[in-house]
Amino acid sequence: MNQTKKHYHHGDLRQTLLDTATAIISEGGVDALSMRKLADHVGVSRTAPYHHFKDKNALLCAIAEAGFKQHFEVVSLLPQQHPQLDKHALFELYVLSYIRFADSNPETYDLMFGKEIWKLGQPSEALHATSRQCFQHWLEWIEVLQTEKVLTDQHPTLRVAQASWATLHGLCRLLNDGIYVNRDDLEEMGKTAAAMLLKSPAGAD
Amino acid sequence: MNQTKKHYHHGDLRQTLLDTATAIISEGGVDALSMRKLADHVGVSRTAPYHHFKDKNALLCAIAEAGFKQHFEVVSLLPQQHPQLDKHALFELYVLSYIRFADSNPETYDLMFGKEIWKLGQPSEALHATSRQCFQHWLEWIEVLQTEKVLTDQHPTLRVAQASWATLHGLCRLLNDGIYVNRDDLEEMGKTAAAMLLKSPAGAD
DNA sequence: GTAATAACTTGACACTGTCAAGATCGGTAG
DNA sequence: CTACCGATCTTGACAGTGTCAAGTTATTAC
Repeated sequence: MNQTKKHYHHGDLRQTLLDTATAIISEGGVDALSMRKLADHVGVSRTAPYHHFKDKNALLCAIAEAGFKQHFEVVSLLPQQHPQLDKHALFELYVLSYIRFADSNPETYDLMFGKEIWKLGQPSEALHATSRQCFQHWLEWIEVLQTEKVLTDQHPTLRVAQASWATLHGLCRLLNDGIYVNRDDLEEMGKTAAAMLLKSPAGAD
Repeated sequence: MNQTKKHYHHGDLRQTLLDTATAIISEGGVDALSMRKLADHVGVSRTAPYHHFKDKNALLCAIAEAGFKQHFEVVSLLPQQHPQLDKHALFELYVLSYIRFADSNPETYDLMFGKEIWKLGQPSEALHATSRQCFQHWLEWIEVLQTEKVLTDQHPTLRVAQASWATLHGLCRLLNDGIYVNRDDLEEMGKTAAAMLLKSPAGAD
């Protein structure tokens, strides 16, 4: 009765809730997560979680935030991990990494960019900050690609960043939401998208 | 007591349900629609709707289907309505029309392309057919643009269609889901996206 | 007119999120 | 060591959800 047993005080409930909730969501989607089942699964009463998260929205925000951090870690390391690639190839890799993340963590992705939080619920301050940081990173990188003439510089950096991100996001959603079903085509779709966004190399016509 | 009164048989319940449900959704989103409130609003008992729609999913499918038809009507008429435009401009118009539709009917758009139906529920046969027709139309048009050298022909038509559609869809979702909030930038974002997807006109570099 | 059937209602069940009030424990002040 | 306090957890309750089963009523077919 030393650990994970029936103490009145769980001791580490907050983190346990986060972990279990993430697991449930990864397995069955956001809709598979109910506060009650979560509590049940962890072995506490229905309302115990409310002492660690204001409400369900707060829990979801915390999970989404972790997702952003994980995602940021992956993409922000790409350039220094592949110094041999030229900018075109690096952009493609970026695109593919993004898509792969969404594909391997579909439910987390849903939470990170879903209306559940951003429209219906309200994103926590922390979530706002973390996601902003991700977009900021993307924005800076787009700017670099513009000065290197790999992306168009005929339009403002912000617009190019929004439009290109929208492409990635759109691909992910179409697959994630079950509209496109052929996940096998994923890579090829990503490559096509990357190629279309990039300025055609001089003389490609 | 001849019309819209308290007959035991409503007489036109199916259509009334569709209309009312569409109205409720347009106003407060899919989540604002509950079978019980809908029935209440129409003035019938909780389970009356179930005699006209197998379940909530079936109702949503019917609404989504109507959305596809409405959307198809708009975009399929564009070419003949604007014969003076060149292909570049027409593509941009197409993009803008798509975005405007999603912007003016955000909740319907949600339903048409949301996981509510496609992933969690199951799309009706009719919905499948209608949406397929829409994509088919898009596909054929992309093919034309490829042969006219306005879009890249370095990649298969299907891939180009998927990638370009994903861009539109991504933009719509980012705005629709509350991730981008500046709806004023909508048109400009659409134009930037269109420009990036199109092959740069010869000599633009 | 009677029988079949379509349309509708009431009752019930198992869920959901979350509030209010009470129980129990761990740590600290005296 | 004791008394208390606040953090933590529990039980009870409420209003809401989708939908099934069984009963009621009106319309239609013969």
